[in-house]
Amino acid sequence: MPELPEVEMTRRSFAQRIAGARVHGLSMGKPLRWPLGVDPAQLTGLRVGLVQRRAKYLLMPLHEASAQGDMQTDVAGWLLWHLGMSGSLGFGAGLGEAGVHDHADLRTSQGVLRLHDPRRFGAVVWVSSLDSALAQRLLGHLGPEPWDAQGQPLDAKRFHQALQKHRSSIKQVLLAGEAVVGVGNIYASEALFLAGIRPTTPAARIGPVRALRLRDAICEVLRKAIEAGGSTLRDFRDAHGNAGGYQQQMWVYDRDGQGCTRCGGVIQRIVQGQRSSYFCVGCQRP
DNA sequence: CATTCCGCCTGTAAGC
DNA sequence: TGCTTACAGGCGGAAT
Repeated sequence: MPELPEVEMTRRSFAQRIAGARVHGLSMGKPLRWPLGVDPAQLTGLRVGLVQRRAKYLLMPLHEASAQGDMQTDVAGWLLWHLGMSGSLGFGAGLGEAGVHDHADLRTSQGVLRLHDPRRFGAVVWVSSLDSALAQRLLGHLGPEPWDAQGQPLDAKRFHQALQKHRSSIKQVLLAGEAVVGVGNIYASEALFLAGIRPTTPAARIGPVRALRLRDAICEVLRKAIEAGGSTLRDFRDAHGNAGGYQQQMWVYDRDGQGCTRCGGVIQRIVQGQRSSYFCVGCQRP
C-alpha cells in the first residue's frame, strides 16, 4: 500500500494532533519486521515532537519530559515507523481494543497511535539518535527526496547522473530508491507513463531531456496522489480512517487489458523483478 | 561491484 | 464446495 503519498498523507493526518503529547506507554503485539530495540517502559513520560518523513519512514522525535524549552536539543531519541506493504496508522482517543492485526499502540495524553499491519512487514524501531549505527543502517543509504523541505525538486542533472550508473531497467532503478526515494510499484508505472518512457528501458539509456521529464513526472504523480489522499487499492486509510482517491485517476497501474485513456491502445502488464509493471506501448517509448 | 532472487507474513481472488 | 496457486503497496540480505 504505502508509497510516499500514503506515508505523507498519514503523517499529515496525525502529526499536529499528537504533537506535544506525553507518552503514557507503548504496547507491542506480534513481532514486526524489526524489533523495537528498547524496553517500552523507557519511553513513558517522554513528549512527542513534530513527526517528519524521510522516504517511506515516519520519524517521531521523543523529547525529555523535564525539558521545557528548546525542542531541538532535548531529543531523547526517535521512533521510526514504517508501514511495509500492508500497514496503516490510526490515531484517536477511542480506538477500542487492539485487534489481531494491531501490533503497536503508542498511548499518549492526546490519544493512541496504532499500527495496523496484517502482513507485518512494517516496523517500529527506537533509535537514540539519527546518527546512531542502527538509524544509519535504516536511513543512511536512502537516495534523495523527489523534492526538498522547501519544495524544490530534485536536481535534474543529479538525477540523470544517478540513472547513468545503472544497467538495469528504469522501472527497477526507480524502485531501488537510490536515484530517488518514495516511488513504489504503483507510482513507478504511473510516472513512467507520464514521462512517455517504457518501464523496460535501460536506465542508462535515458538522456538528460528524458531524465528531466521523468523527474517532473515523478513529482507530478506524487503531488497529485497526495492531493487525492493517496491510493486505496484494498484497505489503505490515513490516521483519520479516510481512504485515498488517487486510484480513480490512474493511467496504467492495474489496468492491463483496458484501453489507454490517452491513445486507446491496450495497457500491457509485464513482470520485472517479480513485480508487475503496467504500460502503454503507444504512449511510452523504449 | 551490480544485479537478481528469495523470504518475511497474511489475506484475497482465481483456477481446477 | 474445497483445495491449490498466484499475487498484493516494501525491502534487506543471500546468491549469482
